[in-house]
Parts: sequence; C-alpha cells; structure tokens
Amino acid sequence: MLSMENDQAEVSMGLIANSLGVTPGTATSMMKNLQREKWLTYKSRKGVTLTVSGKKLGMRMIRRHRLLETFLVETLGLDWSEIHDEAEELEHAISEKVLERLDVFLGNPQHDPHGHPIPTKGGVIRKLPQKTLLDSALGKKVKIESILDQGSEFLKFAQKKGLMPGKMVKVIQRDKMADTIELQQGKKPKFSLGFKSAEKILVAG
Amino acid sequence: MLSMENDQAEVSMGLIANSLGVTPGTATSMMKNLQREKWLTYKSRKGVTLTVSGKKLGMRMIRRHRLLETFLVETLGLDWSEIHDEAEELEHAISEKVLERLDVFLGNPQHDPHGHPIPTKGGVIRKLPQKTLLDSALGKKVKIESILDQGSEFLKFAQKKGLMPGKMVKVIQRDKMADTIELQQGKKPKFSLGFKSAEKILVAG
DNA sequence: GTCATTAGTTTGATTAGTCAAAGTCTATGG
DNA sequence: CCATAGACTTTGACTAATCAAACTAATGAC
Repeated sequence: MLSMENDQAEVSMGLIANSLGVTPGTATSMMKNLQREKWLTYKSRKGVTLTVSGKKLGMRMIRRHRLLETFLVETLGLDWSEIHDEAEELEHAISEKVLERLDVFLGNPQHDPHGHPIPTKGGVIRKLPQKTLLDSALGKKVKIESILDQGSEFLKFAQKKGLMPGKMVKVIQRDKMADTIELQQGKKPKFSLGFKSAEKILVAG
Repeated sequence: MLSMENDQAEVSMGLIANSLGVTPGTATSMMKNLQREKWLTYKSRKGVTLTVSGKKLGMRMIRRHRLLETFLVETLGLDWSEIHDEAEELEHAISEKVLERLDVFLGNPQHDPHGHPIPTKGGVIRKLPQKTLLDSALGKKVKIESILDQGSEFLKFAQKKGLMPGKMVKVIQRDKMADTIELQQGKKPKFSLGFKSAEKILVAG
C-alpha cells in the first residue's frame, strides 16, 4: 500500500525494494512486469507511478485491508496493535462477495481502528485532516483522528497512553529545544511526546 | 482434504492428480516432496498415506475450513451452497490466533452448515453416523445429520428440497428396480430421490 | 502364460521468480 | 567541469513448479 494516500508521487525503486524485502534487481523486474500488466508506469531510474487501474486496485486493497482490520478488532476482539499483519494475509484471500457482506455486517464503518478512512466500494476515500498533534494550538482540546504508524510497537504505546482515534487531548506546551510537547487528557497526569512521535498523530479541531 | 475422514486408506495418484487438477507426473513429484517433508509416505505405484503429523495437519485444515464455512453462513449470511470455495481460499490465510477467536465468537460450533463435525483444537473429531437415507427403515422419521457432497449443484438442490442438517424426514418407500426412494417431510408433498443421491445424506435415529 | 489396457513414473523442456555481482547513470561536492 | 558515491539496472545462474511425452509396471481378459 506504498503511497496511494499521498497521491500522484513517483515512488523510488529503493523504497519498493526495501518495503517488499527484495533486492533492487528483483524490484526492477517486478515493476517491469507490473508495467506490462498496466498497473503502473515505470521510468528507468525515476521510479514508478500507478495508472488509473492501478490506483483503483490500490483503493480496493486498502478497503479490504481496513475492513478486515476493523473486523478483527470490533468483532473478534484482537488488539489493534497486532492486526496489521493478519489483515495483510487475509486481504489476498477474501473474495469481493465476502468482503461486501463483511462491510454490511460491520455496519459500513467509515474508518478502521487506527482512524484511517475506509474507501467506499466505488473507491472514494475521505481525506484525512493534515493537522498533527505537533501543529495543534496550545491549550486547545483536539480530537484524535488517526495514527499514521502501523507498527505494533508504536500502536501499543499509543494505546497505553490513551492516544486512540476518537479520544480528546490537549497540548499544554511545546518545547522546541527539548524536542517535546506536553500533553494532557482529562484529569490524567500530563506526559510528553517527542516531535517525531507527535507528528504521527493526526487531529481535528 | 482428500481422505482423512475415511481414515487410513492409501490414496491413489490418479485421484490426487485429478482433484488437484494437475498432470499425473506433477502429482508424483508433489507427493515425493511431501514425503521428504514427512507429511505422508509414498509407495511407488501404490499411493500415499498420511503420517501422524500429516493427519494432524489435515485435521487442523478441516477445522479451519469448517469453522470458516460456519462463519460465512452464520455470521455473514452466505448461501451454504457457495461457501466451499470461499473457505478454501481463506483457510490458507487465517492465522491460528484469529481462528481461535472466530471459534469463540461462533460459540464453539460442533458442526458446519453441511452437518460435518468440526474437529476440536486438539484434533478430535466426532464420528459421523454411517447410516444414510438409503439404509433408513421405511416409515420411520430420521434426522438429517450431514450432507456428503460439497458441490454447490447438489447443495442447492438439497436446500430447495429441505434436506438440510437438523431437518426431519421419513422414507416412505424404496424401489430397487426404479432406483429411487420416496421421501416425505411433515406435510409437504412427497418426492423421490435416486439411490446415488440418497447415499449422500447421512441420518441418525 | 501372454497381451492389451490402464495407471503411474521418468525425463527433458519451459517458465517464473529470485539473487549476487557486475555494470551504468546521475546528482553533487569540490 | 569532473570525479565519485550511491541508486538503479542488467546479466547470468539457480531453484521450483509444471507439463507433454516417452517409458514402465500392474491388472485383467482370454
């Protein structure tokens, strides 16, 4: 699901090789195959861009992935930090028909447990807010919309701290030199977060 | 899931090649590989028998398959005639953890929608009755336990006629020459079934 | 018993996917 | 400009899966 979200961009071969866990040579030949099959266009030494059908397929895969994640958490009660890999496996096996039934069963959810929007069957996706905890005005309560890190490490941490989609949080202080922001949720004790982590948390309001 | 149910038997290469949709040569080399990996023992020109671990794996796969079928029908409301292939795909992708959650969610069902028993996590499976509609005493009400044919053709037919696990049915007549038995369920009109089809329906009582 | 038929095995070729390593571009710092 | 480091591509080799076709064993009819 590399790129897609941040539309349009050319994706580098290095990135692809890396996130697929293959050698650069393999990545190159894979991309050539996918180009032959019209999923993307490949420019030598530039990178790769999805075609229209590639984007559609990508959206479908995102939809699958996120609906499955939602199912795993909502229905089966798995922990939101452990569902990414499970969904990854299942999304390749589930048929369109079963997926749509699942969607109905779940009540057409709008986003997955991490707060990421679920594309509609037609491939439309709600845009996420661009504001992160880092940009949030001091002293103002904001609602957490989404967590950008899929790794279970970070997700476990976020859960422990109560930084989950839907929760409210207030940025008390921002300290550029210390590279931290200080947060408070309701009456719970304050705690701080590095800039890098704060940027992974999208907020609204 | 070839054999397993009817324990112990040597399975012929022809049967394997056929049900896997590969050439006989391919079947032979597959079986040799599986033998090397200790899942079964292969005797040239005789056939193949599961090892202990092969049987265990087989049981696990049956469990997966049947739990998934149950989920597809019970939870998502798919038609029981169309679930076999869906479950076939999913059973290779679902993790042990998710499967066990699913089992709990479904309330530890004892059998799948076709009436086939679901092995326990430990690999124990309830034996099916050996009596079919064909052996059923005339005039006696019996309960349908299981349908032996996985094909959607036959299942659709069975559903239309009301021949589903749990339903009661009475054999009115058996006509050897005509190769049919005559059935009645409650007050519904009688209908008849060929011997071959009648043998696909396991009954108790 | 012999032969024909059928089932099963072997062989050799083909394809696809992968990697390591050698080769080629390209951007950039000097 | 040029040299060079790093990113990317190409090449050649290897493995695994598969098939068609040639071969071989087993079975059953006579």
